[in-house]
Formats: sequence, C-alpha cells, structure tokens
Amino acid sequence: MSKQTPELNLVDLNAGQPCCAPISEQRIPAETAALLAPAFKALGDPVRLQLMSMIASAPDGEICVCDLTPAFDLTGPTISHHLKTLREAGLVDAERRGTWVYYRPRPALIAQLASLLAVQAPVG
Amino acid sequence: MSKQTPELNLVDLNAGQPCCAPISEQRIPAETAALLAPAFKALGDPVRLQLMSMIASAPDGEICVCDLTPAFDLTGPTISHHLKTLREAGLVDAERRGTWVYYRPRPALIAQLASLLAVQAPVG
DNA sequence: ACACTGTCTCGACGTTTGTCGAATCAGAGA
DNA sequence: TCTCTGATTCGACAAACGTCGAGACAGTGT
Repeated sequence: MSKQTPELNLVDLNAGQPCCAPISEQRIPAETAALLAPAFKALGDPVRLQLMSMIASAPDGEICVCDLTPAFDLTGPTISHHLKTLREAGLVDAERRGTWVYYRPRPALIAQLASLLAVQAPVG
Repeated sequence: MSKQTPELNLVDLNAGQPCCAPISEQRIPAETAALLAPAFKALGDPVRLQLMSMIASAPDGEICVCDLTPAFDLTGPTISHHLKTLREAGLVDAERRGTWVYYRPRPALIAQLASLLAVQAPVG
C-alpha cells in the first residue's frame, strides 16, 4: 500500500498552488473539468463523503481502516472499494503499517476543489 | 420552468447559513452526507462541471441554454438532461422567458459545499 | 390557424456503479 | 511452518448513468 496505485498522476497538475479561479469568476476549460470532475464524483456518494470526512477529521491526521469499517452497515470489501475510489481520485493516501492500513487526506486536491467552489471574492 | 421541479426541497436544510463545519474539523453525520453527496455527484461529470462553471460565471448572473448547448459536442437532449441533474441537485435555477430558458446559480448550496471542503481553520 | 424555433420528455441502448460472497494477499505470532 | 486476523482483489449482479433519436411542448411571428 506504500506503493500507491500507479494511475494517481491523474491529478498532479497542481503542485499545491491555487491552480484555478472559482467557477463564479471564470469558465473552467474542458481539460480542467475533466481533471477535477472525478474528484467531485468520488465525493458524490454518501458513504465516501462520510469516509472522507472521517479521514480528514482524524485527530492524528490518519485513521485505520479498522476504525472506518465498523461505522457502516457494509461489508469490508465494499468499504475497501470505496476507499480505493477515494485513493484513485487523489483525495486520500494509504499506508500499511503491520497488519493495519492507515488513510490520510491529501489536502492539496481538497483545497483545489474548495477554491473552485469559493464564493465571489470580495472585490473581483 | 418557473415552476421548478418539486423535489428540490432535498437541500433546503440550509437557509443560507454556514450549516456544517469543514470535514477536516469534524465528521459529518450520515444525514448530512446523504443530503450533500448528490450535489457533489452532480458536479462529478465533466460536462456538468463545465455547465456549472459557465452558469456561475455568466456576466449577467444568468445564461441562456442556447448559449450553453453549442459549447459541447453533445445533442440538445443530453445537455437538457445534464441541466436537469444540476437543477435537481439544487445547484442551479431555471426560468423561461419567451422562447428561451435561462439558468442561474444557487449560491447557497455552492457555498455550503465550499465551506465543507474548506481547509483547516487558522487555529483549529 | 399555421409554421418555425428552442427546450424538454420519453424510450432505448451500452456502460458504469455499488454491493456482496468467495478467494487471495500481507503481517503477526505461536 | 502453520494459523489467525485485517485488508484487498475478483467475479457476479441489479441499479443507475450518459447518450442518442423521435416526439411533444411552449412561444413567437406570419
């Protein structure tokens, strides 16, 4: 799991910088839309949105799958599948330590989504 | 079209107020996730993300379907379907004036999504 | 009344998604 | 080495999705 899924480079257009103006300020080009839509899509399932929230708000900056799974009425494989979706969207990162696997948020992409949705800047 | 789709009340939990803390600050409850996930899902398609961007950045605060459709290599019905999805997610509003239909963003929900994704508050 | 234009609805289609059970892989420990 | 537990992968299946063409609806103008 330290070796992440290889197709993660979908979303490293951003090196952490603001990237793109809010959608209320200018149209986003097709390529940007194609790049960012998968991240929104990944958040577009209630289970994954909750998972993302649990991961992002984990007190230690990370959380064990063993703490995520029992929070849902779903099987382990299903949770694992959702976590993979979040991983492939570039929203989270996973690391195995011993028997357990820990998930961490990837703040860069999250910030990018947030700034895209940001409401009108004070002046513009 | 002035009579909007009736199931729009999906997302008027918010009367415009901040609603919920960022996911990086606390876990969102299942009901909130169920309420907001459809909005993220609606943004999870490249075409809809671009549509949303065109609508949100329209200089007059609104934009005609006749200006949206030719921006894509898709048929009218398909664009109409995507617009309906955005409408039902509560992200946009539509109004018919004469022959044309104009779409407007609904900033309340957009702001809610943005604040949910907001990065760590300065102190926390 | 009629024709024309813009938009939406309806049905159909292939593809993708969410879920599960079974099987597999990765480490820990006896 | 063998077994046990935690997590992932695989295969299957029903449901939902994105797209289209054909048809219907709404307004304008003749």
